[in-house]
Amino acid sequence: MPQIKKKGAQSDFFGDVYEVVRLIPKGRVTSYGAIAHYLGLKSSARMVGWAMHTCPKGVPAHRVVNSAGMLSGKHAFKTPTTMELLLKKEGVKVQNDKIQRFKDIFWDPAKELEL
DNA sequence: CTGATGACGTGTG
DNA sequence: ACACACGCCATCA
Repeated sequence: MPQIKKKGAQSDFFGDVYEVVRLIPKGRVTSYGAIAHYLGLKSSARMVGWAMHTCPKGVPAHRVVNSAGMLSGKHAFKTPTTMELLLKKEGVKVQNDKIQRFKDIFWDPAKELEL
């Protein structure tokens, strides 16, 4: 098949990811798997991470972490501390590159948006 | 067009 | 409980 991909035509999946991430309330966080599952790609959490890597401005990617609540993508920011700093600024307790009380501030799109 | 890579998640040993 | 391997889909070289 002739890879008929339009230049810069990111799949709607990406746009959807950005939309969900943008809807994350301040002081809350979610995981790649949750977003992937919400979009139907339950097993493709990797793609979510990739979407974050290519995240356009306006997308609080710092509110998205892995299932362990660890700031795995902090290296994608200008400085490795930007992500942690932003989270702390929003009231999220972060220590050792890990979100404290992660389970408590976890924001599940499939649940919150469905409500 | 093929191959390799990547902000992850889940299952098995 | 910890360590390793596979799956998943899109982008880059």
